[in-house]
Amino acid sequence: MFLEQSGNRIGFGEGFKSMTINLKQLSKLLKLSPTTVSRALADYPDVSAKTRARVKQMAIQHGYQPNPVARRLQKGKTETIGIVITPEQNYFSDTFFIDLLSGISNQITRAGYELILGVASDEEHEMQSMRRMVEGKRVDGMILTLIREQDPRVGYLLDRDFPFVLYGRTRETRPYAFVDMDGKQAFEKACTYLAGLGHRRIALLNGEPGFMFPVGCREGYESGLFLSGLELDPDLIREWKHKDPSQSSYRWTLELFKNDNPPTAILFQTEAVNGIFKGLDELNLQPGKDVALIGYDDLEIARIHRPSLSVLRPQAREAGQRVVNILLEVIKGEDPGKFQEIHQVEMVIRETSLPPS
Amino acid sequence: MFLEQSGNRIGFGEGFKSMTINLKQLSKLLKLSPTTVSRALADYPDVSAKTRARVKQMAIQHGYQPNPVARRLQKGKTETIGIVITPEQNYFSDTFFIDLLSGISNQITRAGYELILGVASDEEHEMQSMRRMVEGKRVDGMILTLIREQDPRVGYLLDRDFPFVLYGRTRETRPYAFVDMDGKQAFEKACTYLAGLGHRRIALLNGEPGFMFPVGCREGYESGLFLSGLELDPDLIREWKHKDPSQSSYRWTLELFKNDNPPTAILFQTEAVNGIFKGLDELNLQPGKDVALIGYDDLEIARIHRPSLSVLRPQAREAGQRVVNILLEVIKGEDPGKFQEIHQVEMVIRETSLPPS
DNA sequence: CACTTTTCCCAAAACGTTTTGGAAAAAGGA
DNA sequence: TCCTTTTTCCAAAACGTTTTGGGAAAAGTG
Repeated sequence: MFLEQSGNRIGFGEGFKSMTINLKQLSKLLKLSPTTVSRALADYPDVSAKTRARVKQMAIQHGYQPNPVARRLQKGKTETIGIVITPEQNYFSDTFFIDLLSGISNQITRAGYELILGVASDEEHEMQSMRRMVEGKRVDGMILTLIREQDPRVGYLLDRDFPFVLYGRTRETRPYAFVDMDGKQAFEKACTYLAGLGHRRIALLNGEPGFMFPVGCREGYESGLFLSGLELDPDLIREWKHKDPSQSSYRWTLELFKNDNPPTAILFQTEAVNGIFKGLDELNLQPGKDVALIGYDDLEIARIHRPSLSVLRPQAREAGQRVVNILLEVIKGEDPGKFQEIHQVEMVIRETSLPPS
Repeated sequence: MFLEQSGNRIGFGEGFKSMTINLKQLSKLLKLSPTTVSRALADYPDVSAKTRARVKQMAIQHGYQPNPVARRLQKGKTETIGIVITPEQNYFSDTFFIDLLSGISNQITRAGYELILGVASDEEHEMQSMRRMVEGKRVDGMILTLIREQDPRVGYLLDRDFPFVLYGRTRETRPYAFVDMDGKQAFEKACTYLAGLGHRRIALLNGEPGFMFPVGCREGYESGLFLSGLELDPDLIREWKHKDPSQSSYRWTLELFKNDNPPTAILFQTEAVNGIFKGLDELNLQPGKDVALIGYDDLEIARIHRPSLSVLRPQAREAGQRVVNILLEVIKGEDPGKFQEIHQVEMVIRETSLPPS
């Protein structure tokens, strides 16, 4: 079936032949004005139930879908939100990040929005990619991850009142919206748990300084020690690098056990577990038996390793969904300061959290 | 500096206050028509060098950037390309995929295009997400990864003449554009290399059947055996599952060595290496010493493990860039059949590819 | 019946670009 | 000088929606 239509330019004889119908064509078919058809589909009350039904039926029959580009122009919204990832900082190989992204994508699609992705190689390109999205009017809002203690992105967006939500937190006095995992509470919980088992020398292999997450981890660790009546020993704290988690954590593990009074337990981010296993292996220490281990993030390796790894498990997918829902509210004009969520993290006890031998 | 402008609706007193200038305002500032300004910026020859310079200078000064939504509507192009990933199939945790994505994103940005990302939980949602992009006129072209032997996405896109490029190949007689790694040649190379070292029992721990990549791996493996004058022993071939690479490859490793005449070398995808290490450890076999190993993909674990893992290294970033460049050509109307690239894969010899002991 | 209210529909404008099809001015040619 | 060509600019249309501001017809109301 073919529709003759004046204003309908047929393609150049190459490329994608659009077989889709547009509003004008649909309205002609229905012998109605484009206005009425548009309003019928949008469920405005000023179109009778009968014609509304007729319009919808015909729309479905012809597979009509409003052209999103035209809609965006008219509405003055891009119906798009942006995110920039920086693989160099390793973030990405974490399955937790995939869960986060999955939750984000899910909610975005449900809202009829689009997710555009930037991949940046470093901090500078990260900013550059974000600016392109914001200043190029390509998105209505931004999602930020892997937040630093001093994060220029947050200041940038606050300065121009551009909607955004952080997955994480930063040091910034102005109010902003965020969804964060309670790393502090998680590490406190893990630390007191280990202390409760009788561990007296608990080490922390923390993430890279400069980022916000390790700050909470350390606070929780210190608070856990305090609550358990244990002394803080700076010798038991080490920090690995994002650029190569395994290598650096391997080195720090060896160093940790050079101590006269070595730890009997280690808290860390699961991302660094390969280096720890390697180090312990080299020292002839059995994970779980000679040294108790609790990691943050329930990666695949934690489940399949023997002994299986006790972990702190953040609900990344749920967090991703919240981030999007909040961002949509902020885009609507809600006060970002109202949306500051800290999500609890559960602890999963497996085989590497035994009492000291 | 403030511009009074009739058609310029100031926001509702909430949300993002756009401080950006548009074409009409800019042209008024220059005392020129919007036409001329637009054409000056686009380097049309029918605007004098002098005014062109004046326009460009003013545009930079005011940070003018054409509204992409308006441009898309007029041009009839979305300037956007789509990709759908399916984390369930594990694909994602591979750093190689990040490299691919990085190359893709890079070229897309350079072309002034946008990358929109879909995250699907399974095959059905994958198709659904793609259809939303295509039928909703949200993208000009699609990039497909993780290709199956019979891949409904390819038929779908070919049927409606929609531009797309595969990273990989499928069984399809109609011509289509793809960039693929030469898995066959890679595995053949690795296999003959091991045979050259004196290995006579070489096993293949292959990817999941149904996908196209393992087909080439197996072909290369068989061809490598043949060229080396070795018999094919079906007992030395196993297939692991995408859903949990470690667990399944661990099982198959154990099974492989139940054989009366066990292998002295294993070819596999590096993704599965944790399971293999675990299996070998349990069997008291030392990787590299008792069993030679060559993996496909140069993941971090391959470099940091001791002994370090010999690998086949695909250039994912370069491939991603090619995929985009080709897709842009196809979108322009070039014949997709012209773009069928098979990229060579280099072999990196490290410590796990010694002669049999 | 005359008047008001409600129901239902639509023409026109707007969103911000790019493209089309000239037209005026300047330059060149005889 | 007069005609032709080139240079330089622009008004109007178009892309496909949604929103604005009515207006005609139908339904109540007294």
